[in-house]
Amino acid sequence: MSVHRDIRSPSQHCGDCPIRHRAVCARCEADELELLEQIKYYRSYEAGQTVIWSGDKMDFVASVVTGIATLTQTMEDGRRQMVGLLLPSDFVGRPGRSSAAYDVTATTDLVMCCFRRKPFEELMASTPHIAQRLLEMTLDELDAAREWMLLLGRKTAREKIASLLAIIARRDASLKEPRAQTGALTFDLPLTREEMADYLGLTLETVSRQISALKRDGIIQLDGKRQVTIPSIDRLLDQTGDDSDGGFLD
Amino acid sequence: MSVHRDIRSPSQHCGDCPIRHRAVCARCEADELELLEQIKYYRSYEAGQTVIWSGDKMDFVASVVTGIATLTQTMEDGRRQMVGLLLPSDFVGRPGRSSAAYDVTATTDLVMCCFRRKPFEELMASTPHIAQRLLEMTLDELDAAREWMLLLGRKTAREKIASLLAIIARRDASLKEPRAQTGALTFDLPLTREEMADYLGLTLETVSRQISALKRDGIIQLDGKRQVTIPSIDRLLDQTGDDSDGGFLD
DNA sequence: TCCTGAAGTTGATCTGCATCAAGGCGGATG
DNA sequence: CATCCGCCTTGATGCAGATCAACTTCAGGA
Repeated sequence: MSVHRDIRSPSQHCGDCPIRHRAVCARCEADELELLEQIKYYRSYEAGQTVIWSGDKMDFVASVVTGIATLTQTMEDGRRQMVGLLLPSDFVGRPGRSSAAYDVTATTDLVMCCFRRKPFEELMASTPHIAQRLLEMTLDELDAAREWMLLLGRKTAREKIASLLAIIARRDASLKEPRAQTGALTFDLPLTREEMADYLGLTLETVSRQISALKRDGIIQLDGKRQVTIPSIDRLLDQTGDDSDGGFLD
Repeated sequence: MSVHRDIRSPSQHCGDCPIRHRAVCARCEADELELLEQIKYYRSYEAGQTVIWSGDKMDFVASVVTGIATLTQTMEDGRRQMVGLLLPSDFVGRPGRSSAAYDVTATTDLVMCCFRRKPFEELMASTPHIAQRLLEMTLDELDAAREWMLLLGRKTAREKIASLLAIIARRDASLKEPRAQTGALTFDLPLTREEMADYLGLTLETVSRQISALKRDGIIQLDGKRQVTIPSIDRLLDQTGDDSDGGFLD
């Protein structure tokens, strides 16, 4: 089992916890919120820590509060494929299954809002729109996974990198600037070159080369290794191979 | 819109329809079943017909009764990636979304049990375990999609082919022979070489070559182009790159 | 201050799969 | 029966990305 510390903090109420808004109780009544309050607790992890190993017993479900975590699968000989990126408000774990299917790792410092599985399942049984909300989120994840399948199966290295940068940029834009972005966009890469490679089905050398190429071609600018500026989002999207009408900020 | 014919047949009751068992109403009360009966109808398609195009309005959700359908995504320049294979009892469509995200194509003759979306959503709102059942199924699909991401991102062509054959063999075995398989296993490939290629992120030539290679190495036998015999399932699984303890018949 | 190690870059070379091309096979159709 | 066409196989060649290797950058620690 991974090391972690619990920070059950009654003072830190669900107002800080995105599960309220996205995962569970968008339409909850006050007494249902109360039930959620009673079974929830927080866990925090340091960057690089493993939250849970594939196959471990997982007696909770959780929602990311702050930080970034990854889901990865590993083959016996060490080949790794990232199968999901967990951002604040994303949900981990599945009701009805007690063991984890993937390695979950904190790539940055991470705080999660956890619910013990048993009481959560009971709450779900008695509160219909929790299951509906989870269904909606899971369908979104399934769509994202299928888009990723297209990327992994059919896109070139350059298209893969451009797609990843576009995804990170889109998320970052919607977090920081609710209004439409017109000019340049600057953000920090939350992943190492190797993590990007594991996400994209490439090697870290190819990732590095393609980033250099995009920089050489003026599609992106780099400040240090991690800080990226995108002068024109349209020019970046042209490199992704996706339909032009991609709905960048919808 | 694709051509189809409706076969609203009051005589053909839900007993023939896998949605009863897997998708919707495993624990339904009689009156809920009655509601489902009222809003359901059947559609059938011929092999090769497109059920729905990506972006089309989709005013129903459905469950496959017999036959096989595929979900594919296509890039502007024609690169294609299959993102799902729909077998009997699998579910298509998502409550809360009115347009299709993928092309759905019948690869064999196909019968689907459809429910108009609006009444289905109303039923879902009033019947909690329908949402729970759908959630469970969607989580299974998500797991399958993530396993496929590992295949697409990290497996070699030979491993991809072996994995696909293993998946088809497993499904076929569980349909035909509930008891454990000990000896050889024979089945027909439901996909053309090109469809396999689109599923695996390869070209049809590579698919053909790798199948020939597996045959040459005695992992499989071929009778004609489509009929496959697997003398030893373990020897096939050795070629997939997956953990040995894969739980072939669980 | 230097040392150390993790992260990243870049070059040279190799190779697995794509691409291009030429048939083969089997079933439908006149 | 011949012909045609979709599906498949096999060979020759090319290239994108993997692999192997050397070097740079930078942050942290003694």
